[in-house]
Amino acid sequence: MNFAQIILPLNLKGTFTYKVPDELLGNFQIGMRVLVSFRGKKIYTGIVAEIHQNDPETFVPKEIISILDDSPILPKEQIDFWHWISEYYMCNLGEIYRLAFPSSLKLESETYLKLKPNVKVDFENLDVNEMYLIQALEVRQLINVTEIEAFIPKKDIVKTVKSLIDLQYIEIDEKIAEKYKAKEIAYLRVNEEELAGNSLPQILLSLKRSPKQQEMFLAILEKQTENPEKPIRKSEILDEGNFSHSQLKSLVDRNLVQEYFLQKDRLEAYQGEIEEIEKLTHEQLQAKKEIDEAFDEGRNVLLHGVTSSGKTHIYLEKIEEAVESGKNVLFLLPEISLTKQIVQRLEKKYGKELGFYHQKLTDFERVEVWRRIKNNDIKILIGTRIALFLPYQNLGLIVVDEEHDSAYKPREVSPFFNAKDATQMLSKFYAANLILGSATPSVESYYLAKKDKLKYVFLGERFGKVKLPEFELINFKEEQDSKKIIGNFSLKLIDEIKKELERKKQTMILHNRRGYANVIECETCGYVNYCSNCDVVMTYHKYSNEMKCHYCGQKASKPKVCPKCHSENLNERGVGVEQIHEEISRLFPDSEVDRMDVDSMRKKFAYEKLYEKIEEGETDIIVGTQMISKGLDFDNIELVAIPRADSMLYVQDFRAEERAYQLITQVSGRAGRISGEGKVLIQTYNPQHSVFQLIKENNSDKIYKHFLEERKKFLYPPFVKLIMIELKHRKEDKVNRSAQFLGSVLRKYLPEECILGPEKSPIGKLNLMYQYQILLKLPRGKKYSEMKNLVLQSLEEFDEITAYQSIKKMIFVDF
DNA sequence: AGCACGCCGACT
DNA sequence: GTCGGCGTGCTC
Repeated sequence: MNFAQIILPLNLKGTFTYKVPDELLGNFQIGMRVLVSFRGKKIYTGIVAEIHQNDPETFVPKEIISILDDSPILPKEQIDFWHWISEYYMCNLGEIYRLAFPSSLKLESETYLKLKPNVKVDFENLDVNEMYLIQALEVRQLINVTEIEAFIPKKDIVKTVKSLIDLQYIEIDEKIAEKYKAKEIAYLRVNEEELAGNSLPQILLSLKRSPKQQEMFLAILEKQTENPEKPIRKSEILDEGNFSHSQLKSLVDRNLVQEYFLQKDRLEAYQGEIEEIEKLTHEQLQAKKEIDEAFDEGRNVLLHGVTSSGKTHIYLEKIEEAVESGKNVLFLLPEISLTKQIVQRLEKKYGKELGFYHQKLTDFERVEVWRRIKNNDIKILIGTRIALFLPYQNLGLIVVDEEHDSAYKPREVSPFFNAKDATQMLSKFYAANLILGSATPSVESYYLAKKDKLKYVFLGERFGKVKLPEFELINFKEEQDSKKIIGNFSLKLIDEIKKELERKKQTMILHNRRGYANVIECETCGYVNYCSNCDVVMTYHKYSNEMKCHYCGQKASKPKVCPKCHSENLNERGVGVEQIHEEISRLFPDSEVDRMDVDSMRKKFAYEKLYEKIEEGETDIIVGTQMISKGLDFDNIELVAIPRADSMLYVQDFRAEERAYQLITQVSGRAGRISGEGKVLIQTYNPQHSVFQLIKENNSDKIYKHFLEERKKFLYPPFVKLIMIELKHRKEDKVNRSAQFLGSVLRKYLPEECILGPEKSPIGKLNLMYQYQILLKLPRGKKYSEMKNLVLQSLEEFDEITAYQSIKKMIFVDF
C-alpha cells in the first residue's frame, strides 16, 4: 500500500496523507500535482511532497483522484526550499504553495471535467448522479466542479466524479496549460505568388479605384522589401498608415496580401543590435577577480559598491559568463520598476531568453513564464521575491540587487520571509553562486561579510573616477535663532537651490513623509483626528483635500470646525512632502517644481510621465519621498537637499538609523553622477548626531562599525535572533488575555531575558483589529534551534486553548 | 483557511 | 415562529 504526503493550498499545518491508488503508481513522483478531495466536497490541486508506505493509524486516508502532470512540475530543489522556508520562518507549506503557484496551476473546485473520447456508456449500471453528470457532459464538453453542484448534492460530487473516472467514462481536463495558449499575433505579408505572376504595375492598376488599398499594399511591400526577415505586424501597418480593417480585408480577399499568425510570447523580444559592454575599469576588474575567486571556493559574495560604481557592469559580466557556461540566472530586484539599466543590456543580447516574473503579471503571463522556465527556454529571469519559486532547472547564479531593501521582507503578506536571506538557501539547494549587491548593505550582511561568512567585495570609486558627492550639514536651530529661515528652509539652502537653477541644473528634495500635515489638531481642546479603524492619527492631504489613514487607507473629509468643541482654531502640525512642495513652489515661482510620492503617482503612467519630464530637463526641482531614491538616474542632478532630516531618525525602530543612512546615501547617489559636482545638504536640528556626522565623513567602515556597536550594546541583530509574535483580535480584552497567556507559556520554557512583552503593538489597533506583540531575542548559533523548538512548543500549547483559536497569530522571524 | 454546525437576538 | 450573527470544530 502506497501513501503520499500532499501539500494543499490551505493555511494548515503540515501535509496530508492520501492513499495512492495502484493504477496511478506507474508514474507517480514527488513534485507532481494531484487532484484530491478535502472535507468531503472540495477538490484541490495538491503537490506530492513525499511517497511512503506507512498506513496512518488514526484515520483512514482518502485516495488521490488523479495525477495532473506527466513529470514533476516542481523540482526537488524547490521542495527542499519550501520545507526550509516553512521551518525557518514558522509558516505553513500551504501558504508557500499559494504564493508560489499561479492560480491556474492550482485549480481547485474550478477544475474541469470532460467525457473521454469514444466511450460507450453503460447507463444501466449508473446511479442517478452519475447519469446526470454524463448527460451534462454530453451537452457541454467541459464542466467544472462548482457547476456540478447545481445538479448533484455537494457531498456526492467527489464520489460521483471518482466513480466515473474509475469507470473510464470521464477524465480531468488535463489541458490546463492549453487553456493558456500563448498569445497569437497577426502579421501580414504580400502574397509572393501573386507578385510573381503579375507585374507590380499590373497589381497597382487593379487597385487604382481603391487608393487606400493601393497605398496599404505599397506600405506592406516596402516594409517587406526593406527587411524580408522581419515579420510585419498587422497592428503596425494599420496604425502607421491609418488604414481600416475593411481596407485590409479587401486586400486579403483579393489574395494580394496574406494574414498569418505567429505564437508570440507576451513578453516582447528586443530586436536590435547589441552593444559591447564598456570595458571594466581597473577597480571593477579587481572586484570581478575577487568574485571569481570566491565562487571558486564556493562562497557567496557581498558586493558593496558605492552609488554609480558600476555594480551593474559586474553583474552583467557574471551573468553572461554563467549563461555561456550553460547555466541559468536569477536576478532579483526589490521592485520590478527598477529594471531599466540591467534590462536594456540583457534584452538586446538575450531577447527571448530573458524572462520577467513579478507581482504585477496577470495569471496568464505567470503561467507562461512557468512553462518557459520548465522548458528551459529562459536563461535569465529578472524578478521580484516571488520569482524565487519558479521551477528552475539549472540555476547557476543568483544576483540580489539592492539587497538592503525592505521590499524583500514585506510585513503585509504571509508567508513572512526575507527573500534576500532565503536566496542564500536557494543558492545552496541549487549549488548556485550568489551575489548580494548594494551601495548600502544591510548591517546584517555587512556583519556576515566581516565575519567571512560572505566574501566582501568593495567598490569605493564611482565609475570613471567621478567624485562622490559632498555632504554639508546645516544647523537648522542656529539658522532659526538668527531668523535666517523661510518656513522649512534656511536661507543658505534656498541660496544653494537658486545657484543650481541659474546653472540650469536639477535639484532633488527628499522629505520622507506623505501628505501635507501629519495631524490636524484643535487648539482649543486638543482634539486630533483618529482613524476609526486604527489607532493612528489621520494625515491631512491638501492636494486631495482629505484626511487619510496611511495604514488602512480610510479617507475622511477635512474637518472645518473641531468635531468635539466646535472651535474653528484648527492647527496643522507636522510637515509632509506636500507642504515642502508647496513651499518650494512659492519660493521659486518661475521654476518647474514636481512632486513624486505614492499619492501623486497613483494615476496611470504618472510615474513614466514625470520620469520623461525630468529626463527632458523640463523639471527643475523634484520634491519627493523615498521614492526618489530609487531608479532615477539622471545626469543633470547636482544638488540633493534634505530639509528635515531629523524626521527619519526619530522613528521607534532599531533600524531607524540604518534606514536613514541608507536613504540619505541612496538619494545622494543621484547627485553629480557624471560631473562629480554633486552636493548634499542636510538640514538638521542636531548636526552633532553621530549618524549625520558619519554620513558626512562618508567612511562606510566607520558607519557600520557604529551600527554594529549599537546593535551589540542593545542586543539586536546580528547579535541576537529576533522573533516577533503578533496577536490580533477584534476584542481588545481577548487579545490582551491571550497575549498574557502566551507570554506566561513562553516564560515557562525560555529564560526571562529572552522575552519582551507582551505589550500593545506600536499601532495598537489596525483595521479594527487590536494587536499585541511579544518580542523574542534569542541567542545565535546552536542554541537558537533548540530555543526555537521551545517557541514552537509554546505556540502549540497556546493553540490547545480553544477560546484562543479565533486569535490571529503572526510570526515574524528575523523581521 | 474555509466551511458546516450550533446556539442566541431582531424581524419578514 | 425564522434569519443570521459569529464561536467552535475539523479537515488526510
